[in-house]
This record gives sequence, C-alpha cells and structure tokens, in this order.
Amino acid sequence: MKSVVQRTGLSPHVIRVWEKRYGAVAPRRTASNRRLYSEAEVRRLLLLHAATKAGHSIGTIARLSDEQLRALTGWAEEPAALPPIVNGHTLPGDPSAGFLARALETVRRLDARAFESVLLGASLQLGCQGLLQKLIAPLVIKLGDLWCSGELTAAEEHFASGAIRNFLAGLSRPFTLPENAPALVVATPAGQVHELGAVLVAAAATSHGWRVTYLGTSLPAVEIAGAVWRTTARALALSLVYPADDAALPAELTTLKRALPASVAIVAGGRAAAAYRPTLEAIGATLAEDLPGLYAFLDSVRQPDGVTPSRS
Amino acid sequence: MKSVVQRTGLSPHVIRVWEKRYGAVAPRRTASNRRLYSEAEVRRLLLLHAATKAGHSIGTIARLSDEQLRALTGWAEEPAALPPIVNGHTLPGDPSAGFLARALETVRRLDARAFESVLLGASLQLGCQGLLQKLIAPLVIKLGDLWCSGELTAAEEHFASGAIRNFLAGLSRPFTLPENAPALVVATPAGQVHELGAVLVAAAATSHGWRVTYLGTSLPAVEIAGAVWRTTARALALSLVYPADDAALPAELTTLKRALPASVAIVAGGRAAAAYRPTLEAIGATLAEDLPGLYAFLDSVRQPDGVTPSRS
DNA sequence: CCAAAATAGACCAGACTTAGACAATCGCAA
DNA sequence: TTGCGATTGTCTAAGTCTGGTCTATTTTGG
Repeated sequence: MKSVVQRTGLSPHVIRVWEKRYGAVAPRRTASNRRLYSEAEVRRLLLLHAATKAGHSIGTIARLSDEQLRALTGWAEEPAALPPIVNGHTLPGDPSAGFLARALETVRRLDARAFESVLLGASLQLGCQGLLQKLIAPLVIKLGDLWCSGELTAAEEHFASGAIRNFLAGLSRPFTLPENAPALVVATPAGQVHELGAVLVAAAATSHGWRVTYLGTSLPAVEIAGAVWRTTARALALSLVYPADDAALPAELTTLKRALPASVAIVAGGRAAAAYRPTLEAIGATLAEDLPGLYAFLDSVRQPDGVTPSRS
Repeated sequence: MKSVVQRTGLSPHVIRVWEKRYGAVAPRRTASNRRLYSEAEVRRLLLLHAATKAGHSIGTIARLSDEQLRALTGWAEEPAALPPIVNGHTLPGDPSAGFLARALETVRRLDARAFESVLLGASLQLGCQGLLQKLIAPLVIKLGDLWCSGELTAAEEHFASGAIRNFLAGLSRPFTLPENAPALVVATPAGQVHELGAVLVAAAATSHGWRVTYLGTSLPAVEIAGAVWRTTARALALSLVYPADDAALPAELTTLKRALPASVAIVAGGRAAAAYRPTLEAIGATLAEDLPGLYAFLDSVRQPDGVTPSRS
C-alpha cells in the first residue's frame, strides 16, 4: 500500500526508515508482510512531515504523541481525508504560510501542477469546508479584484478559472449523495461572463449535500428556466460577477422569474449582485453575501422530506 | 459466453484468473462446462474492474460484497453496463455507438450523475485512448452538429460541456508526468466561444505525456502568446469550432504568430479549422483533422533534447 | 476439421521488504 | 578554522509477493 501512502508526499524509503530507526509509526502488516497504514497513521505521517519541514529534526519528534505534534505544527484540525486517488506530492512547506499568496504566485507562473499542489495541501490542512471558505472563496474574490484593476491578465484569469474548476470537480466527485438529495441549478444569466463564482457555488452546494446541475456562464433566461423545470430543481443559484451595469440584465431576470416554477427559490451572489439588488428583490431572490450566507439559504430551502445528512 | 462478457472490458484470461485465484465470481455452468454469467455477475465484474482501476488490488477486494464495492468506487447507481445485447451477434463493429446514444440521452435529461456513469462505463471498456477517440470525440462532434442545427439547446450544450470537462479533468489527474515533459498551451483565439474542443485536446495531450497549460476560450492573441512565453511551451494548440466566418480571426492569428517564439509549433483543429486554412498555412500551423492527427503532430514536435535521463 | 472455450501451469514485470552502504549536513570540541 | 561523530535522507542488492499474460492441451459445437 505504499502507492497510497504517497499522498503524504514522503518517499517510500523515508517512511520505512522513520519506522525502523525511530518507530515513528507501527503499521499493521498483511499476511505477506506488507505494510498496511491506517488513516490515523497517514495523518500522523503528514504531521511529522510538516514538523520536519518546519525545522524540527525527525529524531526528536518521532515519538511524540499526535497531540504534541499538532501543537508543534499549529495544525488546528484533523486534516480531512482526501480522495485517495491523488498521487501528487509536495506538502505545504509552512503550515502558517498564506495559501492565498502561494496560490496567486502559482497562477502568475501559469503552473498548473504547482497550483493544484497548493490547493491539495490546503484541502488537507483545512478540510473541504475550510478549503472553500478560507482559500477558494477569498482567492476567487482576489482574482476578481486583480482582474478588474488590470493587474491580472486575461490568460491568468482563464487559467485560474480552469484550474480551480478542475480541482473542485475532483473534490466533489467522492461525495455520494442520497437518492432524495434536493436539486439545485447553478448558472449565470446571459451577459455574465465570469464562471468562477458559479463553480464555487456548485462545489459548495455539492459538499453541502445537494445534487447540482451546473450550466455554466451566460445562458438566456429561457434556457435556465427550462433546465430548472427539467431537473425538478428546488432552487436556482445565480452568480453575478461582471459586468455590474448590464442594462439588459434586469429584464432578463424578470423573464427568468416568470418562466420559473413558483416554488423554486432563487439565490444570487457575487461581486455584482448588490448592483442589481432592486431587480433581485423584485423577483424574490435571496442575496447571499458569502458562503455561510449560501449555506443558510440552502438549509432554509431544503425541505424536511430529505434528512439532511450534512457533511463537513 | 465469453464474447458477450467482453462488455466488462476485461480479457477472458483475467476473468478466469479472478475466478480461480480469488473467487471473485462463481458463474453457473452449462452441461458442457461453459461459464454462464448472470447480469448481476457482469455488473460485479464491472465494479471490480472499476475498483482495480482506482488502485485497489484485486486480491483484497475480490471477496467484498457488491455493496462494499459500490461504496469503494463511489458508484451510487448501477454501473452503466453496455448495451443489453444478448445472444444476437450485434457486437463487434462499434460498442461505442451504444455509449454515444446513451450519453446523448443523459445530456437531454441534464442528468449529471447518469452522464458520468456512462462515461465511466465507457472508460472502463474502451480504455483511456478509446474513450477519447471513440466516445468523447464523436460526442463532441455530434453535440456540435446538433447545436448548429438547433436541435440542442444552449443549456444542454453548456451542461454537456461542463460535465465532459469535469470528467476529463478527473481522468487526467492520475497522470504522473516526468519532470521534463514537453509543455503545450491549449487555447481558443478571441471570438471562439466553444470550449469543448479545447478541453478534448487538453485531455488527449495530457494522456499523451504532455504538460498542458489550459487557457480556455476566447483569448486575445497577445495573451496566448504571453502564456506560451511564460510556460516555455514547445507547442500551441488552437481549437476553432465556431464561428467559422469570423473576419477578425485571420488578423488575430497573424498577430499571434508574430508574438510567438519562432520555435513554437502550432496546431489547429476543430470543425471550423478548415475554413481558416489559408491563414493557418500562412502562419505555419499544422491542421489536425482528428485525434490521431493531433497525436502525430505531438510526436513530431516532441524533441529529443529531453531524453529523460531518468535521474535529476 | 475448425473456432471457441475450458484447464493447468509457466512466465514475467512491477511493487514491496530487508539489510546495509553511502553522502550530505549539523553541532561541538579542539 | 578543522575534524569527528551523530543525524538523516537516499540508494543498491537480493529475495518475495502479486497479478496479468501466455502456452499447451483437451473438450465442445457447428
């Protein structure tokens, strides 16, 4: 099972040597003498790796308890288990370092692998929800800011878009949803060209137990409404990012409202959502400022027939 | 009944060995000792195939129950086994035709999970290359046709785009590229709004051992060129799908050519590529009609300077 | 008689295990 | 500063385990 253990970012040799010389871990063995690591041991190895990267020598920390290690590294929470398929490496060097800054730096370099590596490290350390709220959401906002002020090129923005999208797709895959999970349609109305917000919403809702139908950017109202009808969705999420002064959008939104089933709740978010507040209020949409706001909306809309097994 | 069992994508040898060594299945026998598989056993073999592809060793999972296997693979629903063909000899020509039809049907229903299920089943039976060449590529073309003729709504097109994109992202993730893999930039020039072709190219190139920087749709020439410079890419792939009569595109392409390093090879593909042939020839771009064409281009460009010394 | 399918066994590539050697690096004493 | 030992990561060699493939041979159905 060494290949699975590669998700610690350590080489097989190192893991064996740590076990033999310092008794850092004591994995079970199969009948044929192969090492079998428990989830807890994998996490312990991650902790040890982080601690050594932070400067502690392995010989002095190998026998410490998990609690002591956590205190040493400053890792707050048990890292959430990740999709076991990942084969990437390169842990976060500094537990305290800003993932945001490193993510931005990799975007600037257009280095997809390094970028994914940062996201992976963050997801290990922060957990799925933490990743979304503490890294992805701020990152999306930051990218939007930089793009608006011209400090980010279109290539960089597109690149980050695609990379985040792909990563979140992989993150959402392992979620097994109950058959009766409520359905949500995520889209951006015609004229809205930025995808990142919608992607973020889709991932958040999926991790929150919703069955998401993602439609992407710039769809006419009729199309969105049709999709809602066809998927019998309970709610519709709209991402409004740019432009913030589209004269045609209010009409689009009212058309959309008219074409929707009356029972469908609408939520809108994104940097430009506030700019369209009157129209949004007119069509009865909820405004979600941030991810907690989105979660609150989703919980309020989720009906009691589903038992809401929330994942965290 | 072994030929019918090929719909699991496994070789006859493997199926027999799994049965003999691990007791994975226990098919009934005819009077003359031939194996007779039930539908449930075929599905079980599919599950086992998926699980082994996901990295689990057959020896440890062969005795698990179907439920455990489903949990392991994350397949909520019954795997999309192949056409329910029975004794009728409908087999050899195109096992992919069935997948294509079913994929289209799930797109029509906007059912993301069913769609993924079809893609997953196809990837098992056809393999990675087969999936791309026999299902995804035709599917992309078909979707384009339907969209052009108005038989596909924008919502369906967007939905399929996103779903395929996500699936291919997951498919490419496990690839571990050598450090010196040649780099490729994939983009569509300004004005080109269809993403699917570019996504397909990106996945194909990744699976072919290239380090891909994916930039998405509708990027100005300067941006694309800048990305090529920064990633020190050896080649650039452009996807031209729609529109086929953009008057501004030739100028865009020549600008692009001028801004690129001279050593960078350009390849163009997509339904609209032929329409811009003169311009493409003028800038020295290769025209790739299909995936084999793309592979040929990639192989011809891959230089021997990185001979993979296998030691860094 | 031939194609297809069955069995038993050989075979091979790759991954894993152990033991030990080797090379950097660091701290500390002279 | 130099020298020396301890620490720590990496590498090699030889043997084992695992799992897919292949061959030889026999049986069956058309």
